[in-house]
Amino acid sequence: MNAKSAETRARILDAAMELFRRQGFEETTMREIAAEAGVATGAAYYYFDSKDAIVLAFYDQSQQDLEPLIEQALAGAKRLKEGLGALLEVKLQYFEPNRRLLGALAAHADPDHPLSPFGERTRPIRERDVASFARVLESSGIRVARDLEPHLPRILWMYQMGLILFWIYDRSPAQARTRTLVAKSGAIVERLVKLTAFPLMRPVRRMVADLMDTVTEEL
Amino acid sequence: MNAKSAETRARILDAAMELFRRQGFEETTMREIAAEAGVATGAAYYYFDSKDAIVLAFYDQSQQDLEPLIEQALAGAKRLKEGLGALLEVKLQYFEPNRRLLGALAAHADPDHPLSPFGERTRPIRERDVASFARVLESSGIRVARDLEPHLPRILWMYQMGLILFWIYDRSPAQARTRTLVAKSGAIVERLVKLTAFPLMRPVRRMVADLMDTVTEEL
DNA sequence: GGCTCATTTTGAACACGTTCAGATTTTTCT
DNA sequence: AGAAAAATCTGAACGTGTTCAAAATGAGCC
Repeated sequence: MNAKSAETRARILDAAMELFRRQGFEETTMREIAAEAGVATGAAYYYFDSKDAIVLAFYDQSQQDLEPLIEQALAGAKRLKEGLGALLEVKLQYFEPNRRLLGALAAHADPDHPLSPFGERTRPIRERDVASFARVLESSGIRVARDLEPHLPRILWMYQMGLILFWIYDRSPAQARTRTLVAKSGAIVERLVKLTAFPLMRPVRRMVADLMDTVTEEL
Repeated sequence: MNAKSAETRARILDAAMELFRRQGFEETTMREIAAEAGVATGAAYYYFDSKDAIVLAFYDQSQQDLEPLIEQALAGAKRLKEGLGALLEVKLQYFEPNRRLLGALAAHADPDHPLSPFGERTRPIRERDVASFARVLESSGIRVARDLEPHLPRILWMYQMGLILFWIYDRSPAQARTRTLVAKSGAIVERLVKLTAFPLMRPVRRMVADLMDTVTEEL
């Protein structure tokens, strides 16, 4: 029965997320998850390849949930720094209850690891995300030089990943430091992007474009 | 006996490093390490808090080994990009045989984790490292604006950490892509550092300085 | 040497993520 | 409906990092 199977899977995922929230990822046991979902330990492995894979399932789900929210955040022309801030704020608010859990994802910098934000497994998510930065850039009305244009969205995406990583481990109350960082760095980024239009910056632009080719090569 | 104890510790560390090199960190068992060192499993835990801690011990050791090599690399006034390249190259060559092992360190972005490059435990190493970038900067002869001066070495250190992370997971033959990246990004960094001296950049400089205060706050 | 105490070493035991041979349930086919 | 096949589920077992009570060894002292 297809529906019942899906329901069991959902029950395991829900149980896991509930426990992760309550007591953290490391502190939660696969046996606990299965028990909470009312199945045997092995059943959890029938639906998920690993404990990590549960987090990945949550991450997949989040991208679907976020799509309309991001759409809304992008609506209307805004200054670049506001567009970037809005995009990030949507994500931070969505992930707020599971902030620490994201650490389980962030821990895998190895592109070969299925959970890596830079890996093959997460490419579709990543590419859609990069595209949203292109739209922010577009609606900002800033004229971007031709040579930089293909690369800038991905640079902004990397910038955003850095901020999210900072946020995950931000121990200040209500992650106030991250909020400060978002505001301040947003202003800098906007300023720098505008500065790239100056003729003086042409060599830098070319160097950066060249650099990005190396970084993204077969990535 | 103090000397015998130190010898046992060294034997365990050596056995571990040998096995890590041969078959990788994850694939090596604490039981194997102990057996290779000729002790019982528990003995390894008498000398090291955890499997990770063995990597940390290697990392501590490496900083001692690297000091004279870095000293040498810094000798003589060079262009900034050459100084940066020399500094990085020394480290890459030293860590070459254990490149993948560093992934075990890089995996911990959480500053609370003892193995994190951003944590309290590794602060002394980090600060000494940041200082070496101040020296590279100095010997480059580039005049750095007052407001940026206290922050630039740390920014360069972060830049270097990014490169090392890229290198750890660089799957191109002989890590050729990293070498390309080092050369190209070095040129950009030098160019950007020089550009910061322009009066037009004063607002950006102030923003960056302000930003770095937020980032390094109680860190 | 014998006694005391700290240091070092042992190896069994624990909890964990994961696997797997088999039991049970559901679906498909006639 | 009944048999065969596929999907789902079970729980014991495996190998792992780690802990710990107890044994062995060493140091200091008389």
